[in-house]
Amino acid sequence: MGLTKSEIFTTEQNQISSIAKVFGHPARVAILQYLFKINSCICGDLVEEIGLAQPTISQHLKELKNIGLIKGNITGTSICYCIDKDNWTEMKTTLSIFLNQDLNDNSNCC
Amino acid sequence: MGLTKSEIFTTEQNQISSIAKVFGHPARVAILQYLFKINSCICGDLVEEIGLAQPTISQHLKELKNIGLIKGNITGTSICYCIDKDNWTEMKTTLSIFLNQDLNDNSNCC
DNA sequence: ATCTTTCATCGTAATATTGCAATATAATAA
DNA sequence: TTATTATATTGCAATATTACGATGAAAGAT
Repeated sequence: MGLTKSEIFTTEQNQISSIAKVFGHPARVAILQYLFKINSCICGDLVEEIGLAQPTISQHLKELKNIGLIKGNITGTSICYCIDKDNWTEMKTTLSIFLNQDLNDNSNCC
Repeated sequence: MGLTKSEIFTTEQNQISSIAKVFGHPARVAILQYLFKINSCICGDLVEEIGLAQPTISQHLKELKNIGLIKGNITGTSICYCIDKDNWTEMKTTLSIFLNQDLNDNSNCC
């Protein structure tokens, strides 16, 4: 069906998977890494840096912006993108709780 | 096209996005959370706990197993699943490096 | 040997994602 | 006003994902 049954999951589970989904494409990982390295850049820089067509990069930027991980600032004809610090930190906290769950001794099983 | 151009990205970028992709569905997040809580369980437990059909759960378990985050052990007619500790730790390291990149001061932009 | 239980696999329908060409929009430059 | 530049949006084709019914396989129970 291709349609996730979100309603049967907790808010936390949906939140975690939504964030992870955005990280689930190498282009978006590359964009974020570049933004960390370069601090801020415009769409055209990413098109050159990454090597995907402009509409494709624009689409990935939109998804990153939708979930709040980056923000854009209009400066003339171009748009300056950068990491949204506060939201990045918040996202890290959410993921950390999930990733750092305590693991009981499961040597009796696998 | 629906086809990711993996070849234009670094191994690290593809690795990070592959892991994140697996976390990108609430059912798989729920399965992992349950395994952390319960230590180990069989497929049928997850079908009841989560409320998706058995083939669907089985499919999600397969993806988690493929990337190495869980492992299964045949015990009679059922299969005991649990977190793969070593791989979970390794995965956490990979994600941590990405999530904890240093953020320069970007107050000049956004 | 036959039934039951448990899980995987197959096949398929519905929806989502990825990527890009073409086009639209919006600000600046000439 | 008419380019030019930079990005967003639209439309579409190809592929991927999600979900489940039907079926298969394998171990244990009767």
